[in-house]
Amino acid sequence: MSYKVLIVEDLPELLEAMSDFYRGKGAGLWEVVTASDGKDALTKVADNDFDLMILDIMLPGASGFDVCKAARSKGDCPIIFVTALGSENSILKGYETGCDDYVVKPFSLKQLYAKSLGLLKRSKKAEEGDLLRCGMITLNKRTMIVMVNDREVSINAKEYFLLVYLLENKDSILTRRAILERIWKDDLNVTDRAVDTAIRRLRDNLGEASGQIKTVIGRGYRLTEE
Amino acid sequence: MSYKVLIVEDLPELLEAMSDFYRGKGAGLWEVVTASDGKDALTKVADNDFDLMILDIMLPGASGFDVCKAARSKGDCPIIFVTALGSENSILKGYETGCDDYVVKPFSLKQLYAKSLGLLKRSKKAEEGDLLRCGMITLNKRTMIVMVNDREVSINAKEYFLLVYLLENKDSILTRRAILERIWKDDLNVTDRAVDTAIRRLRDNLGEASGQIKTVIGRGYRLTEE
DNA sequence: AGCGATGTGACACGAGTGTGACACGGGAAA
DNA sequence: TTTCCCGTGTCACACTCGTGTCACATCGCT
Repeated sequence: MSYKVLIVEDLPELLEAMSDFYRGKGAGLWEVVTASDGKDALTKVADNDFDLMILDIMLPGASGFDVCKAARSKGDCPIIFVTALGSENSILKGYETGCDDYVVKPFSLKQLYAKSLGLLKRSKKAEEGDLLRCGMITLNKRTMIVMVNDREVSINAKEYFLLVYLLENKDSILTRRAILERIWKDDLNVTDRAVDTAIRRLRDNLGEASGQIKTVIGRGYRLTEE
Repeated sequence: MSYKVLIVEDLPELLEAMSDFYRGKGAGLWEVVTASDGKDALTKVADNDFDLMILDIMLPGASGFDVCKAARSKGDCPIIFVTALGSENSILKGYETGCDDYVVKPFSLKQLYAKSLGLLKRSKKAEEGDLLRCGMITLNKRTMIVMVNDREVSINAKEYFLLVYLLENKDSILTRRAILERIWKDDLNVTDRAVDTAIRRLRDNLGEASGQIKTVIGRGYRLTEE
């Protein structure tokens, strides 16, 4: 089994150094595809399924961000940005666009490679664990991590289990009674309104995705893709 | 056991100072091989297996980069570049070529030596066993050595296995139950609170890195890069 | 408009966790 | 063997923080 990596970099020497490094590791562990300008990169992203991408940001043709966006709309393979020293804004923008990690020039190939392996392992794990998705919400039952638009949000225990219940029954209307029985289990001597409060706090923490929890008056709540 | 170091430098006085310095350290800790021009260096790289190389960039015959490349194609021993003041471009190119560290002339021999030891230790560790890293924490599963910011810390058995578990699942929230089943295995007749205590003692021993272990109330613990 | 249902803020209680101290037990040193 | 020490689990206490409830505002349906 080998991993397919796309390396995009316009400096010929650096591109060669990087691709040589990856090709040299393991016995054919990596299948390396390279591109030296944005247009070329976009074509290759469209035509292939990569396990990992390493993108320079400053590129002729199209920026690394554009390539990243194109890749994200297709799948969610891990992406590492390569950025020039001191361009913190780029890093920030990179994270917003949805990159997973970055290295700052000058960087050591070893360091880049270590990050590659790390990301790869993590994405493998994410595949294995059962993901619950709905609209902008992603919940990983194995890691118990909740993401909204690829940004992690922190929620409390009750809210977490409530969200799991909602996700497992998305589009269904869940009555307060049903929620109480599922989440509160043992101590059912709480008011129906406790559910309201839990829902409220969940909404608060979900931020932009709060609208996905709809109130169905007289019956309960339901989670939608909005 | 001794380490084999190649020092390449065309200034005779400096070359002598460096090699004397390394030879004087420890009782035969270093086996020093020297070269004063690129061609000589290339030959010696081809004929030997070094544990460390110190390369001047400006050389008659062939540049330090060429020597570095030759060395890289052969193995991956740590390399330190020696560069003249102000030539940042060289540094950049150095990292791209795959050097691990550099010093700028004029430099103190002590400083160079410190970097040497650091690199050596790191590369030794890296090749010996699988390293687990997260933030300032580095754990070597083979030697069972735990480092925080390159300083070794001593921890007990339970804490060690707990830390391994955390590192192998970094960013995941691990419930007390999961931890109990993994670490305590056989005798599950211990309280959940035993986990708390283990976590506390691990935190104590991790010192400055203690903050990387986050408490997730109602669910468990998780290790982050902070 | 009127009334029930839901959202929102504040507050208090209690579960969950950090921390120090202690006890038990096994292994090392004498 | 005895003695001591270190590792580890448990308990008690303090404190933080999650969470349910209440009161009031707002919304939505009839």
